[in-house]
Amino acid sequence: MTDQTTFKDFKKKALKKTDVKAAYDELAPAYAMKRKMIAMRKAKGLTQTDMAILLGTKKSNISRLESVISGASPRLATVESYAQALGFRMKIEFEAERPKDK
Amino acid sequence: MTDQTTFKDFKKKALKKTDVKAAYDELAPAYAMKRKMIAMRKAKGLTQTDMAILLGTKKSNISRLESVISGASPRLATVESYAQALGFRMKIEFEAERPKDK
DNA sequence: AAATAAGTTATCATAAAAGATAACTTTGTT
DNA sequence: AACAAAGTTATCTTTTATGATAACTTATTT
Repeated sequence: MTDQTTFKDFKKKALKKTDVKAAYDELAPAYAMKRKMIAMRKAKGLTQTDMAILLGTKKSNISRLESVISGASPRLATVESYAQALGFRMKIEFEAERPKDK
Repeated sequence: MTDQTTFKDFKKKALKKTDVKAAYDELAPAYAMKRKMIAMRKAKGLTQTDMAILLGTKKSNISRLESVISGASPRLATVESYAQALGFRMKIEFEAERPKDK
């Protein structure tokens, strides 16, 4: 049954990829932010468990927070404390949208 | 009773000011963001009622969202749709904290 | 390849934000 | 001064994020 297992895995990963892509296009700003967050954490050599301890929560919650797929929109305070725990300051900018060119 | 009224008003405003100051120091990033949001709205010549209609909500909620004093931390999605309704894109940045100099 | 660590996912409980309505205050206009 | 428009505040309801626990998958290490 090695074939089946392989196919199952393939399908699983394909779907995963599709979801990620959809989220990417739809939720671009949030996606970019989460990528940055993960990058910051890894740059400091910390695991999700480490972060959980720093923030006084559990690793599962960190995973969810960093998750791109989850449609959830975190609170500003949550992102801010995450950043601060890593020695970063959060900054929110607004840039004028380029007029959608046809 | 003109004196009492005056004093009451004075006290009221004094407290208000204190609260604002505290919020300012404590929640600096959120404060800066809200100031920007209000500025963007006014730049487009819109009232809170206008925004409420654009976002499908009520003016009281817009007031609360823009309120500096409210300790509340909005969701990213909320700020994002507010910005988008005004033709802006939200951008989250993280900058390394300067080592607290003593 | 077993064992351990890291990360994910699901579910439930709790806290907090957002929606609605209404009464109020401040600002602006005539 | 009277009126209207804009903004605020309080309260309640509904929705959603967050916390906690546990079972699971994926990656690392020995």
